[in-house]
Amino acid sequence: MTSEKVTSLEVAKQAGVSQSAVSRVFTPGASASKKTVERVRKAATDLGYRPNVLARAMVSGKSRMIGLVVAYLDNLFYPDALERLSNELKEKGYHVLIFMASQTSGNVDEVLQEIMDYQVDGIVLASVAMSSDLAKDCQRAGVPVVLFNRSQDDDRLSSVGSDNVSGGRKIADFLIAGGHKRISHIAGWEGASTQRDRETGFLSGLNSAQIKLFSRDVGNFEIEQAREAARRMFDRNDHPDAVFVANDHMAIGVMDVLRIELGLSVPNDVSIIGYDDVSAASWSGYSLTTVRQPAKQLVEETVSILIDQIEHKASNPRRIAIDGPLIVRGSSRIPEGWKNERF
Amino acid sequence: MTSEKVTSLEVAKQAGVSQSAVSRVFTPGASASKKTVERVRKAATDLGYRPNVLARAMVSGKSRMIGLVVAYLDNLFYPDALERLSNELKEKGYHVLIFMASQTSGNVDEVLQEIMDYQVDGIVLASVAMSSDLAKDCQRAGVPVVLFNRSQDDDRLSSVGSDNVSGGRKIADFLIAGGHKRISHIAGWEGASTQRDRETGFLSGLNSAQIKLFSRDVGNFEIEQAREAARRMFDRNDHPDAVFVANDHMAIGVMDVLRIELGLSVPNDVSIIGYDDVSAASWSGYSLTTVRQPAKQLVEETVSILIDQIEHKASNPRRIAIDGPLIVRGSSRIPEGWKNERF
DNA sequence: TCCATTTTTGCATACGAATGCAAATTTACC
DNA sequence: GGTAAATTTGCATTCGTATGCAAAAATGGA
Repeated sequence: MTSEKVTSLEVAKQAGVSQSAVSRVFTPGASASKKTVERVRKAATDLGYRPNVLARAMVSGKSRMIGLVVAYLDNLFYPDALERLSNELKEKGYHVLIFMASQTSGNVDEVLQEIMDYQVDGIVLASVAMSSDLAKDCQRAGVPVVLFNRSQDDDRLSSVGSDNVSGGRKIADFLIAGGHKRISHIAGWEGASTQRDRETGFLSGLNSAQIKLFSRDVGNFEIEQAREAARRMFDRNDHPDAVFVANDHMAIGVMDVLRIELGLSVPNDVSIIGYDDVSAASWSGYSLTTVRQPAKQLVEETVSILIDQIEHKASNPRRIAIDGPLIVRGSSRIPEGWKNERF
Repeated sequence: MTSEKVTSLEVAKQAGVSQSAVSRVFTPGASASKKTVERVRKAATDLGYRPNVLARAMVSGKSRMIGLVVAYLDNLFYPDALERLSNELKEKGYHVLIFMASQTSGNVDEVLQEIMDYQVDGIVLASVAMSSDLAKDCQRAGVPVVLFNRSQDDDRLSSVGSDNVSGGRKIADFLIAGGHKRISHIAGWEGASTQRDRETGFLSGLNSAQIKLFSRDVGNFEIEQAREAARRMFDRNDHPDAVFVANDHMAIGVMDVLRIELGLSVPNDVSIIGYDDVSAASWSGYSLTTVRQPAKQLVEETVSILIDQIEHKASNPRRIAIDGPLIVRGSSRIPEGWKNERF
């Protein structure tokens, strides 16, 4: 019935008021008399009017969009986080403009530029790094940035993640308590702060018990590479009796190789521990012991920081590391006298 | 160095030309002399100017954003599709504004309204349905809509999916050829066209061989519900010797229950077949026989339809069903004399 | 009832870039 | 060199909404 696009001006005419009046009715906190509100509301619903977010953004300078850059969507941790993030932001009246970044860190800057072209009010970088030049650009443009599950040395940037050092240490302590003697590690991508921190904590745990890392290989957070790493690691007589794999995604691939290709029993021959607690980790086929990344809290903190900076002009960056519990399941030998307390 | 936001006017001043000239330099196909292009380009990079997509959208009426509504991000098929969609669209100069819809179909319309507020140039509904009233609204607003992996009776809407009827039939034929006698089905959400079509094809295949469905239960595309359905289905002496589970996500849960809780062997005691070919299906822990949904092609078609309608004003809806191959793996008994041809 | 406050309203302008139109310039050709 | 045609350029306006400002209306108090 109505024409292509209904504007506030048409509503104004229909309601017999000025365009400003219409605008005020749809702007929370603006002043309008009951009479005006009623008439405008009626005209608006009659015509099917809805404010144009883009036009609104032009004048107000707020687009109510948050840019999200994400790299590894095949690791279920990220879709899960994305879903929570989207929902959490929706509640606050924001929406997510999503951008993929390939693993090659080179193009993140390019993507960032594209994001800024959309005048987003804030940016979440999930598991990717950015150049510090660009960090400056964002700063200058007044666009808050939060690094999600990745920290960076640049301390002008906010970041939210779990306490990976502590998590890594819990894993070491747990494996040691379980009496493991030949403890190995399959790393993720070595450029990632999560990798560095998890390994740092893990090694410090081993160190405290005077245990040396038995062997080490790299899987780059890719399942296929992790499988190959596992094959290399176990292609000898004295293989490890425990492996900490840097995330669940890889750990699952590793378990498959050990059980099916090599005929080993997990956890009788070897204990496997992952990191993240993605949903597949709790599938009974894997029952993977892991450190949980508290996705809900991580997302809540991320949103809280963004909103603070956008709406309250808070400017000091915040860096948050939330402790995650060790979730003990069947993929690892359990220490004697172990109670399912949080480690 | 430069001020908060650089506008085309500032670039114009710096380059000693008019604002229109700057605009034309950044508009492909507009006319500008070499001299102007050079000077403007230089001034632009010096100042760090980038066109404001939102302002551009206002006057041109094209936001270069595509709205995506998606419901089940825990089923890896969707993150995978999302990643492809985002990349494919980026190449064409579009970006994805993402919206989550809960399973309750009620709020899809609401979400759709929000999407339209952002003046998106097109909409992809992944695995969710919309009211036909709203379909009309989109039509009227000139916003093309594509249903992804879900069709709907309303034939004004374009849709892209795999040929679920044919897929279901392939599964039936394969199970029958394998000599299975007690063939069952665990359904997804019964409101979904994918569910209906897969089951229709499956039943027609059984029917052709004069075989009756042995038993049937519902898992609503949720892994936990599927696990319960499996427990119910196998809690009797004469259990099925083959189960077609309506998607891989559920099938994996079902396999876990059968093997671990019930101690059955897959495929010796029972064959399991899923649908989608998500990455987990090829993990050696599951090695799930399934029908592949050709995600790459599905996404390409989706983008192609959208672009056609946006840029070439093509208006007749297209409905596409792409045939997907049966991927035979270890979760199902293989018919004698079977060669790995496509079924 | 009258004046002082407070609230509501409309006018005009701004946001940043694209584009029709006409003027200015360049190019092409005789 | 001169004219016609083609190209480039700037001016002014447009997109849809928000907002400062001043005028108008409503409210309150005595």
